Amino acid sequence: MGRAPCCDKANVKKGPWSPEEDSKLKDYIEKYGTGGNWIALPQKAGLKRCGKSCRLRWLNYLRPNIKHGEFSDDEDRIICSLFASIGSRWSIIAAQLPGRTDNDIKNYWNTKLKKKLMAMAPQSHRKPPPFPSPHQTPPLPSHSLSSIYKDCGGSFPYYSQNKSFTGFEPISQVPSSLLSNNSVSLATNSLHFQSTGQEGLFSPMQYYQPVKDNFLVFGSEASCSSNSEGSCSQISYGREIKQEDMGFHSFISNGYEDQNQKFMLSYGNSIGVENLNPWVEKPNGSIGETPLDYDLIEDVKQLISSSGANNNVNVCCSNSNDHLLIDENKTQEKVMYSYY
DNA sequence: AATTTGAGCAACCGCGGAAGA
DNA sequence: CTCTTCCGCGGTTGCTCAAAT
Repeated sequence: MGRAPCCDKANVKKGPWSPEEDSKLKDYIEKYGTGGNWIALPQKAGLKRCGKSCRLRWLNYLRPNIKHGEFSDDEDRIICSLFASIGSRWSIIAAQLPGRTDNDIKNYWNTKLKKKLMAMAPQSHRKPPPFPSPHQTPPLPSHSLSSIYKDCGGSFPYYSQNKSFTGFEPISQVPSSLLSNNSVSLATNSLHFQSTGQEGLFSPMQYYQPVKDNFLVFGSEASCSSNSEGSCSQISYGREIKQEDMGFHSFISNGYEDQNQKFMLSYGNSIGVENLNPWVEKPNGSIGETPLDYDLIEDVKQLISSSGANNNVNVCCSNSNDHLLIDENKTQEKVMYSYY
C-alpha cells in the first residue's frame, strides 16, 4: 500500500504555467500569503494545480527578487566552493546566493558550470576515480555522501563510463580561475571563502582544501530551510544544522593554520564531533560511515596529494572566527553555526 | 530545407522528515 | 507511541529552441 497522493492527480493541471495561472497565484499569495498550507492553496486561489506545483512555481519563479539570467563569476565561485564543501545541497547553496533558486543553481551546475570546470580540468584528472561501484556496496542513505556520487546531472559516470566528467571530480578540481585571489565573502557574510591561490592557470585540487590528512573539509552539510513564503534561511547566525545534515563527510578540526591559509571550524564544548553520530572513527581521525566512505575520503586525499597543489582555498569558516557549535539542548541532534 | 542533436530550463516525482492528531 | 498529512529537497524528465549535419 503506497502513500496517498498529495492531490487528485486526475483533476490537476500539469505542465507549463500560463500567465493567468501565474497572476492568480501571485495575487493570492500577495494578498493572503500561503497560509502555511500549500495543499489547500490552489483551491483557494482558484487554481487547478497541485499544491506542490504551486509552491514550486512560487519559489522558483514568482516570488519577489528572483534573479534570472547569467551567473556572475562570484556566484560561480560560491557555487563551486559550496559544492566542494557540501555536495549537491542546492538549497543550502541557494541560500548563499540571494535571488537564486536551488533549481536554478542545480540547472546551472548540471548544464554549464560542470562543463566549464571539466573543460578547465587537466586531462589526467578526468578519469573516473576508482570508487567502488554502488552495485557492490550497500546503498547509503540519502543526504549522505552517496549523493555526491550519484548526483551531478543524473548520470553518474562511475556507472557509465561514457562521460568523462564526474560529479565528484569538481570537488577536487575546481580551477583557481574560478576562485579569486581575494577572499570571497558570501552575500550573507555567513561563510567566508578565502583563496590564496595563484592567478592564471589553475591547479587541480586547489578547490578542495587539502589541509593535511585529518583536515579536509569535505562537506559539513548544513540544512537549509525555506519558509513557506519562499525565503530561504541563510546559513548564518544561530542557524541550525541537523545532525544528519552535518554529513559524515565532515572533516572537522579545531583549527588549522597553514602558511597561506587559516581554517577555523571549531565546535562547542559539549560533545566531540565524533559523538555526533555513530560514525566510524577512522584510524587517521577522519570521520566516515562505511568502508565506502572511507575509500572515498582516502581517494579524495589521494587526489589531493597527487595534485601537489599548494594553493589554498578555504571553504567554510575561514579566518573570521566562525564557529561550529553544538547545541547542547539538542544533544546530538542539532548543531548550530554561529559566527562571531 | 529538413532532420537530428544537444543545451537550457521549467516542472514533476518520490522520498524523508517534521509536526500534529 | 503510531499514524497521517504536509513540506521541502534532490533527482529526473520532458519540452523548447538553436545549432549542426
